[in-house]
Amino acid sequence: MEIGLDPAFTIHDREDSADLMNLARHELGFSKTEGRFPTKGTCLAIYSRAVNAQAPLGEVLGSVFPWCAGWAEQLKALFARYVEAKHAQNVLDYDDLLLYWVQMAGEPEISAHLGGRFDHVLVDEYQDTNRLQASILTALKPDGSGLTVVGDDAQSIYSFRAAEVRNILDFPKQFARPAEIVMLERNYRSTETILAAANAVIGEASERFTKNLWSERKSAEKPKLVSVRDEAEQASYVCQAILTEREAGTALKAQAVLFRASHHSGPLEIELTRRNIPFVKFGGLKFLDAAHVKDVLAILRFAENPRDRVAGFRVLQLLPGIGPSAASQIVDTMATSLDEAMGLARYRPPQRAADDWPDFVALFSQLRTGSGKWPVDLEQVRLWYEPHLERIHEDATTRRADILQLEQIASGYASRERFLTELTLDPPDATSDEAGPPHRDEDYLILSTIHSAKGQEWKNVFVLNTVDGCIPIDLGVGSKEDIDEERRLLYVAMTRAKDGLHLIMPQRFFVHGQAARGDRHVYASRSRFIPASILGAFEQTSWASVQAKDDPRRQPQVRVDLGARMRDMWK
DNA sequence: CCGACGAGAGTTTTT
DNA sequence: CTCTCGTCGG
Repeated sequence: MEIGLDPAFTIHDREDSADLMNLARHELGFSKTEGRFPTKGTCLAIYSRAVNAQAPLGEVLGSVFPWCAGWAEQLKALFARYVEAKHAQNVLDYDDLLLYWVQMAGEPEISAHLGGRFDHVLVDEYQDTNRLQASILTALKPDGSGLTVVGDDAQSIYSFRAAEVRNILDFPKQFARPAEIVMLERNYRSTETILAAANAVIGEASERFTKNLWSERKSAEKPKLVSVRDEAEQASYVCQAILTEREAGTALKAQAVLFRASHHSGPLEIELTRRNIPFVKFGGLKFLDAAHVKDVLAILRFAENPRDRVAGFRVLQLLPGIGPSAASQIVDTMATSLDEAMGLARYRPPQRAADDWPDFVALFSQLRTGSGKWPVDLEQVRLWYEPHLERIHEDATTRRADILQLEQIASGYASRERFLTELTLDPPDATSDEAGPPHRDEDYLILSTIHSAKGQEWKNVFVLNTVDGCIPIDLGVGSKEDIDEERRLLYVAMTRAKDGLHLIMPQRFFVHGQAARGDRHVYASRSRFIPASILGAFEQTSWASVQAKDDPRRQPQVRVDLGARMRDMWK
């Protein structure tokens, strides 16, 4: 099947895409505009949103990125440049994987062929799909026969990724022969008391949901609402409760700590490390996002696809004496020569880079012509990279360990091409405090963002920072829709618990960074999603570690809007 | 042109 | 704090 795509294409992950966007941004001179132009990340988010929602730029800017609305013209030019660059460099980004699929499915012959290959198609978590994905589905199965979607409108938490709850709500009547609806209201996971509390939270939403869960699992214990003095106390509360549970026979793995934003677990991670409690964290920064890991992967990707400017640009600047301008010159030279390795060999590097140049050229051509024994490639890259690693980074030792671990992972793949593809499409989504992933038989605690906890369950669940400004996050309270999504987020977090649920509320937050004037800390109040009217569903307690010098009850009972304080910091 | 250094600004969540 | 941009000395 011919779709005009060179099979040697490589895939850009989010950061690579942002880097490419940044190159285009500089080329068009937008980094030197009078007013501040949106950052590469914001530009990419806008682009991605427009693509996934299949909405015109103006609409996206107006509704989601109003503070960038003044840049519509420039953004349009930027995106055109970006798309062109991807094509010229033979790379696809995440959105393209869907976009190409949609385009393919738009051809009747192809979609008939694709759809015909499957008797049944089932989509899980359908409430989190966007318009692009929905159109793929209908192209595969136009009349809906053989099509099943599963989802929960109360768990829709990906609208920032252009997910459309309407996809699942409108699904039944989308076909001439309407879909049959099966309600799954019995919950086999959580106790009655946990469900009652979760239902109470979601019951406060401005929009009615299609169902109410029930359970036959009796329990005498209500979920706990725990007041603690600050985040440090929160960390010791969690540690203490988890260890007590483990003494009672609940493995660490059966317990999870959930939070809204990745950095919320910072103080807890420190405390866990101090107490030698092993943990694995899901969500947030990944192993693959570390600069040194990206360097190594970029070298491999550059060898795989020398037209990939982002990879080349990054790799070349590893050499001392080569900066942005030399790097782009070299990539240009390579692009115009028939054989890339030859092009590279002919280039005369600037004087300051002369010492390191031959080794690099040798490495590259070896990777290109590749006697191709995988994962030997990666070992060669590592040997070349190590001296540079030490020059660039202070903590070279720990970083070298990461590269070795990458080599371990690499040995599990059949080829360089498979390795690169699988790693960007399905990255290992956990980071751990140890150098390597814990052994399978080892016990460890789960730390996870609420988003990454989707679809999972644990015996005990702890939710950090159940206070206004964190849940809902202060950035997410713009519109009523935003707030409702934050509410669903809390609902998702609570319904992960089977037997035990602890919502923790630190009263005091230390303001990090910005040593500027103002309070060193701010006071927080209980999340607005747990108003007084539903407090009956919870057992309220307060807790202080023995080490605490002052009694938390003697703390001033001031209540201030944390979110407002945070916003004021930027004024 | 490269790289070091300093000042100033700043939207969480992910396939 | 972290990222980005601007300046200045090789």
